[in-house]
Amino acid sequence: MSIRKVAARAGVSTATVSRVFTQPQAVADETRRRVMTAAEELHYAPHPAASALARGRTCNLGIVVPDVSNSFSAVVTKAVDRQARREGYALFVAGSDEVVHDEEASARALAQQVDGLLLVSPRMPDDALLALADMTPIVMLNRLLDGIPAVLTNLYEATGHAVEHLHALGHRTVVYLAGPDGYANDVRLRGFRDACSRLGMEASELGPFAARFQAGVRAADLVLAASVTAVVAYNDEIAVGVVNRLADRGIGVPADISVVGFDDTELAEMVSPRLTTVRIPAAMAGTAAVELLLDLVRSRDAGLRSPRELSAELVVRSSTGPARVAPPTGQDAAP
Amino acid sequence: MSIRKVAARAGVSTATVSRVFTQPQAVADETRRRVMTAAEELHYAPHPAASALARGRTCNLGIVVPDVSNSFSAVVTKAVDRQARREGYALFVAGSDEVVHDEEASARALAQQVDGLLLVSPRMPDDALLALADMTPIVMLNRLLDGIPAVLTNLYEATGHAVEHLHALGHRTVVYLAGPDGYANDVRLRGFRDACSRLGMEASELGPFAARFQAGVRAADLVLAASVTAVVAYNDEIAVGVVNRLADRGIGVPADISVVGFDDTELAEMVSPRLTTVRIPAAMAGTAAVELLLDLVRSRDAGLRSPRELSAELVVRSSTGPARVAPPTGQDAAP
DNA sequence: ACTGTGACTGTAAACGCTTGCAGACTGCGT
DNA sequence: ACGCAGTCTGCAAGCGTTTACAGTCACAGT
Repeated sequence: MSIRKVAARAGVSTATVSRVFTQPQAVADETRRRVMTAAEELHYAPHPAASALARGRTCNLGIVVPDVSNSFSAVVTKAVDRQARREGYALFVAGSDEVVHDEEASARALAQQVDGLLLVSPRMPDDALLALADMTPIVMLNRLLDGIPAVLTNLYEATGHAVEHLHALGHRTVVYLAGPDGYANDVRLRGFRDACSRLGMEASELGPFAARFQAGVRAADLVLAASVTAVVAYNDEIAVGVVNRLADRGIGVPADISVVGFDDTELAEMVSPRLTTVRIPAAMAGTAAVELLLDLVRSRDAGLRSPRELSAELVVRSSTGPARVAPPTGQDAAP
Repeated sequence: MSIRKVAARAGVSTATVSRVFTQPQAVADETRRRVMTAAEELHYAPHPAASALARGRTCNLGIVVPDVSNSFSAVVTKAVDRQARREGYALFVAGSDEVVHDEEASARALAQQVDGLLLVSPRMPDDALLALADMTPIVMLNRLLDGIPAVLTNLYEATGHAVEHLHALGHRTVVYLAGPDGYANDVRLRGFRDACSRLGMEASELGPFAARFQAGVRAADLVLAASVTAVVAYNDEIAVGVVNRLADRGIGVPADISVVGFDDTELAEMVSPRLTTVRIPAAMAGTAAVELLLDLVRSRDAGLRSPRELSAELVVRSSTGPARVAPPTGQDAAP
């Protein structure tokens, strides 16, 4: 099963066999055919590790995400996987479980055996990122750092639209439920604050919460205590958690409180009321990231470009509606 | 950054450096320390491809799943990732998007650069699986084939429990919404049929449907046309799709129709009514699969064991309730 | 006839690490 | 004093490819 056997059987040198697999046009038709049949008869396939060693590239890409089972990460990963395979690369995946130390360790480990690395919402410190970037080409999703290419989603405007939407519905008090610290949260928060102050809305903030359903459930009671008529949640999962808990406490959405999420995951369409949410083109981001990364891999210059920005948009569904006259409180809740 | 530089700086041979990293106890303390400091000063880390080539093992595992972004796959993948990393392996992930050809191609591609491969609900033909098993150790999830180790979930009983549950609630006509063909669907179907005939229930079947929300939405109308009072869906996503569409048509769940799902994904708790579903221990399955696989990797004998079976259980929530006297039909639907 | 050109092919030196084997040394028992 | 076992270490031959370089050959141009 080694190249030598094939060479022997085809009556050529190993170099020729190698060329048949790496630059077929450089070898005479007749020879190529002989080699191919020999290879097939022996079920030969080039050994990736040997090839990687000799060429200095692995034809592998890596992605590290905060949480493999999170819907947003999963969609990104899926798109990345597709695009990577399409380009002839296999994909390593590592989840950090939101733990900075694991994230860095995973990234470093992968860095050695990939041609490029994709970091989704990395939480590690700047210098760790720069150190990584020295080892292998990297591109980031949802993080901004000078000198490292990234694809970002421009949430600022869409977040503003969400707030405007609430304002237009008569809401005047609104709370933002923060997610894990990081770029993604910052940009939402900035958009939220600016829009609120521009519109003269009373804005408050709670959190940070883990980007999960249960955290949203917990958040709901804090929301009620905060006397607001509207909630902007870090992501759909938190938003759905809030809605669920509010329903359990007899608070109607959107009758009593309006709720907005982020991401527009599949979930948003599945729950009732269907979730008003800011759509983030996750799949597109994944695809774009791979393209950017491969540009980098193939020639080290692409990093100079400014980060690629994708735009988000508010998707209005049924979890937002006209504000009640007075904000509901725990007292409204059914027993 | 190669082993030679480190060896030179530490004043030892490359063999010693290598040993420091692979069998530290075989090298004298003093020497080991010298090597370690030299390595650190040079930021040295062993080159994985070179090591893989020399040792014949990569310390990589691979998993191929039908759909990376599917919640069930994602949970399995997450568990596998955790466990693999814990054991010192990195993980390749490939999604087949449910197309057999891609599945096989991905699997073959990965097979060459991993020490072992995990196939989740593989759809490729038996002989393709056996061919793969010849290339590298593999273990399957949700598929049974003589000679290939697998971890399965014993859904037969739990499916029976689901049907019994419906029967006890007074349901006499029930439809099963089939998922994609394969082991997973077969075992549900078998459990469903047997339980229905045992209990004397009128059983029908629809499908197959893709294992997705939208397919469930589509299925709902077929369900209504089928005049049943209860539905057992292939998975939670389909179930939720059904519930949603029924709600849109003014049919209450569980007031008019009861719905049971499979998997107990996070989704089941997030929707309303909360979904009655058969819990499949996805994370546990992933972990178990990795352990089985690593047994295989470390000594080729573990394959002889019979498949490891995990047990599933019915989780009763709010999407099932007492049967109406007569099954609802499209006529009941609100305009 | 001779040279230059192009198209193929082969030779052999990497790529960076692992490991069987053997040598060097130490300390011990006799 | 000698041999033996045990502990470390180094030598060097791989592991399976790739690729720079050089060689061969056919053919066209002069």
